[in-house]
Amino acid sequence: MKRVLIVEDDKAILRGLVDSFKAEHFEVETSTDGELGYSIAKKNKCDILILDVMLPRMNGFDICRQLRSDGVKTPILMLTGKGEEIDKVMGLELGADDYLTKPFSIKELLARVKALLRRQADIHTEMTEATFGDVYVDFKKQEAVKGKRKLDLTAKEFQLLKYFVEREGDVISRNQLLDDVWGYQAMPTTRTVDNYILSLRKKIESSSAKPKHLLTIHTAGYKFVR
Amino acid sequence: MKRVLIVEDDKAILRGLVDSFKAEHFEVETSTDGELGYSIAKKNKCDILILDVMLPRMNGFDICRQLRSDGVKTPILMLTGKGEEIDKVMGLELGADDYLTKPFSIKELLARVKALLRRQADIHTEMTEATFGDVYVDFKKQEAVKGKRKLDLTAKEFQLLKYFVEREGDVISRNQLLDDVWGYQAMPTTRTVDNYILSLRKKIESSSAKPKHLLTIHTAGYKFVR
DNA sequence: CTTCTTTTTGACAATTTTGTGACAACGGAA
DNA sequence: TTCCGTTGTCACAAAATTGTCAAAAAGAAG
Repeated sequence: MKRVLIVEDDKAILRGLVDSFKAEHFEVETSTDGELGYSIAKKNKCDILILDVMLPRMNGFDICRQLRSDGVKTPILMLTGKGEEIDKVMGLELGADDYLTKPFSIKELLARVKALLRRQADIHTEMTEATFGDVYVDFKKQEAVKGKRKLDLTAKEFQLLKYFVEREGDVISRNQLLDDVWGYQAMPTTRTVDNYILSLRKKIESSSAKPKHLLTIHTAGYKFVR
Repeated sequence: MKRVLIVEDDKAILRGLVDSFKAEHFEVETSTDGELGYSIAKKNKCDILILDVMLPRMNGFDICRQLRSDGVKTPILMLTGKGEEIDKVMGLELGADDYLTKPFSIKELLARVKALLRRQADIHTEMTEATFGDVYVDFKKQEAVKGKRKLDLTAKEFQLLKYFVEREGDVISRNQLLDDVWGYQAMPTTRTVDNYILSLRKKIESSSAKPKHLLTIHTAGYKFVR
């Protein structure tokens, strides 16, 4: 059973939320106070956190930021009032995963919560090192060795390789790679991806023409196998 | 490829948007007129809809509300002028999924569009694997096995098979397949479908002449059974 | 400001997939 | 059975995608 913590000071809304989550078989924890909510969130592990922005004693933004800097990685969904600046909610500095503007539909909220949980479920354990074939990679130290020879990978090559290794076996499209590895502020051609694949292959594969690890899935993308 | 419909009457902005979306490999449809935009949105399936608020003949708010009451569930992102009331945009009655206030950055817009699409993708849980007879298919990994032999399906074959598996037991016409699997402005003839069926049968059936899973329904189409 | 490295782009060839047409085989109706 | 429209099958052409190289552009380091 999934645990949800709801921090919301409007009692009417809170009651509605609690009922809805219970109906969906969640275990529900609540707080109407910001600071208290924060300490519950920090202490008790819950699977998802619903945070109102306007709260007594400590607002939702601060709770969110604080939790993230405490290393809490629980998915957070923020509830913003109409006037509030939602732009900032999504930003990295804040660390919320989604937001909803009041008034919102409960159905939509539940849908988003489920989406977050699902995403959470296949969150990839951060890979710190990997071995495949005669290659050993340490992503933390940014070092790679093939056989007895040191490999000289660039930062982006490490990122890309890590992304693949963390998703071993899955087909990844070029566009997904551009979105996730390059990020949406850069928009290189999908051709760029091919070139990185090529150069990675030249380094980690014994024969770049007959790759054993970084495979091409024609018209779909690439996939990594150990 | 994702399809976006942009309804915006400012030609300069429109051009910028079109270029940016094309650069991101979207298929772009446009309208500068509200009423026309509405009917395009209603008729043509697109994956995401960008709506300006101020439009000739029918404003963005009304388009949005009307589409929702028509049962259209496409994600909608509204572009509001600075003075306009953003409160109303988000509300349930209206049914928009996100908004951006002019002037906005194209990058931000693209980022939000991608977020909406991703959220959308999360909502319909897609079938990720399937078993029938002695065949096992993993759509995410694009791998298929029959008995102990690996099957080598092309991307389109996977798509087609997935479409059938998700509609197990339903009779599907060739035209429906062309629309849904091949895409919106399906060029190919209905003959193409038969050929794909053939090649799928050769791969997944023990005897392509006596199919057990991909059945022909004469004059109607095909249907998949487990 | 140079020099070196990394990143991105563009061109072209190599490869794979996709679409088409011909013809045979088949199903159903008269 | 005979006929006509539908489907199965094959081989080939057209179209798209990917591999590869080299050079331009952008960044870092000195």
